Amino acid sequence: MSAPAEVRILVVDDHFIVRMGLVALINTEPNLKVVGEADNGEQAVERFQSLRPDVVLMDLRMPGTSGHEATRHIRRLVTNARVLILSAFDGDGDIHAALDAGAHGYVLKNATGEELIPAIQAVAMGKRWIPREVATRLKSRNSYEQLTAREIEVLNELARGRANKEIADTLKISEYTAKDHLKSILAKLRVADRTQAVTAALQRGIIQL
Amino acid sequence: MSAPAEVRILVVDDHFIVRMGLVALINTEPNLKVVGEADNGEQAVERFQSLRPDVVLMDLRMPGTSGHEATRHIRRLVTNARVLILSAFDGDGDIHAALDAGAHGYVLKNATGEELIPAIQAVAMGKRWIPREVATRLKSRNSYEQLTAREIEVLNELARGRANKEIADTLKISEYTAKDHLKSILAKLRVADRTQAVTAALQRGIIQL
DNA sequence: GCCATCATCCCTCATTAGAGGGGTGTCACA
DNA sequence: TGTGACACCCCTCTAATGAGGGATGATGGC
Repeated sequence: MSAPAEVRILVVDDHFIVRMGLVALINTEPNLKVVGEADNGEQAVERFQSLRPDVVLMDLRMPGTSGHEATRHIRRLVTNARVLILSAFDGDGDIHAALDAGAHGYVLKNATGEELIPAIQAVAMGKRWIPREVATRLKSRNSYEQLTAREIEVLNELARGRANKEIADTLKISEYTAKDHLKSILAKLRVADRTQAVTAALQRGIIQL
Repeated sequence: MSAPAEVRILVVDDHFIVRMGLVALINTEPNLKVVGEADNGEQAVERFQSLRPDVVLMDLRMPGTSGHEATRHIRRLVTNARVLILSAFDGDGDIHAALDAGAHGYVLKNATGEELIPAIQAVAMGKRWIPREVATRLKSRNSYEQLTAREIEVLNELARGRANKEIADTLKISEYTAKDHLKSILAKLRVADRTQAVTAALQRGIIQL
């Protein structure tokens, strides 16, 4: 795979200011060009279909359809679509979910131009791009066990401050089972109680408020 | 107070991309000019002293010295210094703390250029600028009682997953007192348990993770 | 001087949470 | 045809939690 003479880029972020910054930065590079913008996940998918950019620069956390979902959707539409995630968060849940969704790279929002431009160029050529600090996160994550879908459901109820009995009711299971899921959550996240479970899960990007 | 022929602006944000966007946006206005940038609170205070800008565009949540502290510091240096807060968060704790620190305005980061430019112009003229959505937050906040300094200390311990006994030890008070503070926190935030207290406090910007 | 607020301490008591065990059925995969 | 992972259910027991009281000293405004 070689670099196209001109790399056409779709910028996706819910913040106008961030899009403005990305456009300004990208347009300083002769072979990079922003061909479109989107401020949410659905719009990103639409614009991708009509514009067919070479690279999508995608924010993760957005109101409505998240960057994860949009990335997954785009990759389903075009198998070799190239998505570079640009996220403010270095929680390993976010990172892993993004790579799972089929992103080619993950760059933190505090990146400078010197870090971001090479990332775009690399992804445009079909390469993967994971900065060292992000890769470290990925490794550290492996030392934590993966939560099951059911456990994440329980975790979300925990974050809403639900008691075990209430969780049992909403999930239509017995309180015993709810407590069982909680037990494995505590064990997997290596924390002592439900409050720590919630803050740990927030920090790792497993759940959002 | 009238608008200076040229408004000199100091841009403070820990994200390079955001600063880039702000500079790009501001430089489209003939009478606005970015004269300096800072990526943290201490640097903001330094640059303010050496550059003496007409307006400081300040991010709130930054590693190290926060925007609140930097704003307070700058206002102590120059009584009529003009600070416009630019924050991604609409938690009422953040908003109130910013205005307490002496900020002239508060604009959300999802603001477009049409919203941000008038805000800068207004603050440059010494006016206050609070968008309607932010003002609504402020009002709704008044329906919640103010937490005391000690309660916020306890809240921070809660967020770290500390048990009542541990909180009592670190704050060097009896467990009874720790429980008392917890009781008033629950009452003031109108929640039922410690986990809800933590998530509510996070959402309202009273504490950060 | 008085009243309000805050921080502190104390006690009781019902409920919840968390740790420890036991077990069943299902489904995939080797 | 095991074997492992998962979701589910059940029981016990201790410690933690939260609600309800009562109480003191310091501080600061009015």
